Amino acid sequence: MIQAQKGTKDILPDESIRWQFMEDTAKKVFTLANFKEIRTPIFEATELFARGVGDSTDIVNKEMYTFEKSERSLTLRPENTAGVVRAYIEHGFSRLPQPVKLWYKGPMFRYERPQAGRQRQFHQVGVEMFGSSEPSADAEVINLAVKYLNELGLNDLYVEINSLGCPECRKKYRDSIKEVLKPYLSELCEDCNFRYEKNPLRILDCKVDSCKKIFEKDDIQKVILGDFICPDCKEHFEKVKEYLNSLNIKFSVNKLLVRGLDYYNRTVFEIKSNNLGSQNAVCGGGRYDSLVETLGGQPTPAIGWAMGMERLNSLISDIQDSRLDVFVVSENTSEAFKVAEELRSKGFSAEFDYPNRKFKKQLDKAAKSAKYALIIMDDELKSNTVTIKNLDTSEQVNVSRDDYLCKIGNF
RNA sequence: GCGGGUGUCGUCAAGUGGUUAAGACCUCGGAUUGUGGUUCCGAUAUACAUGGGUUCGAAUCCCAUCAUCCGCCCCA
Repeated sequence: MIQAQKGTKDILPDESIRWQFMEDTAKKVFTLANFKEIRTPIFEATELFARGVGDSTDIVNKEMYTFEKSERSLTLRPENTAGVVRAYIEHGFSRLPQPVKLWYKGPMFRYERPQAGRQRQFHQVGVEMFGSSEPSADAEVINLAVKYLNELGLNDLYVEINSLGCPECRKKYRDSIKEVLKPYLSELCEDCNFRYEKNPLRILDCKVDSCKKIFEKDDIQKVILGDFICPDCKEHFEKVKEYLNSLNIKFSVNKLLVRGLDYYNRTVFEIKSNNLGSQNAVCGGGRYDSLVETLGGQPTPAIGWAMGMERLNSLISDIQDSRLDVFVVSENTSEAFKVAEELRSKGFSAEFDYPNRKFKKQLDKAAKSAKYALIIMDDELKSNTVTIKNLDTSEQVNVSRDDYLCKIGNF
């Protein structure tokens, strides 16, 4: 028996309703803010991710699905920002009126150990905005994430933001962190020692108790809470916060929020939930002002985010009534077929009993699958009427064959 | 890559060494040739993850493998 591969899943009909809801809502919310959909390929040149995502990241180092074909190294996309940037450059979008505002959805691939909220093939929906370095652009993009989540009916979430500053201020901050932690290195856990070399900023959100305790020391706290970002970056960050406040978006500043991808600068943010297990971030993003240039384009400021749709899906409560509108109950198959088609042409979902079983079986099936039963048996056929039965209330009415379509909507 | 839990019909789930492996749901049929979801009866299924081992005898004990779930790392 061949099974779906580890870390992959079938989205079955019952669940696909929720996926359609997520996708429809995305399209609606983003279109209102004049973001346009872009669809880029599932695989790209490996080099795009190596350069774009950053070769110090785990994603590039150990999680990519890479394969060779005709002497080219190709990789299944582990995220979509690099691909969208590639398309922006390739199609000369810098000559379009700026900013260029794009959104996407689709599968991503990372070779990781699956666990709650993490799969090897997973789906992201995201937005990217190119060509504006204004703080209002940051706020717009964050606002869009919050709007989308609200539209999905998710309120039990919190927004965290931080500013990493520009490369210069970040380096300063990094160096001071390294300096103050140096004496404690032998007391910190193995992972922290590894991070010390690779990504010192990440040390601070270590979950090991003994490490946390060390971070509470005064000299370390002073560095953590200290202000290392330059005046320009600081002003930018202050304005972003002002806009968010005036939009009534609740957020908290988390100085330990760092994000793992190499390309971020200035504003970074995450939206988290307490109902997700240990993978609690549902949305992550930030500003990446140097990425377009890194990938060979003109210097172009940009900001964006991505959400994990599997994580969203696990938060969305059961929403809609997925039942069929009408089940046509009749022992005359061709009449049932005809009526079902009439209903469909008016926008009602409709079905009839293919095996043409007896009345009771058909009504039974109707009750299990539909909101209304439309009964057309011998009596109805003789009198040129139909009987509409509301399967929730058991009420039914007999109406003329000619105008049942008007009746069924408001019965 | 590292650590822990779990694998019995499509789903849930009894069974902890003894010969036909319960039950429920789902599906289908009948009781009931026009009123269901909440009656009664019945039918269907290559279900003990796989491969070894221990034993007179293994779903049950041991080992390995695989799958899955949860956590670490990292990320959405």
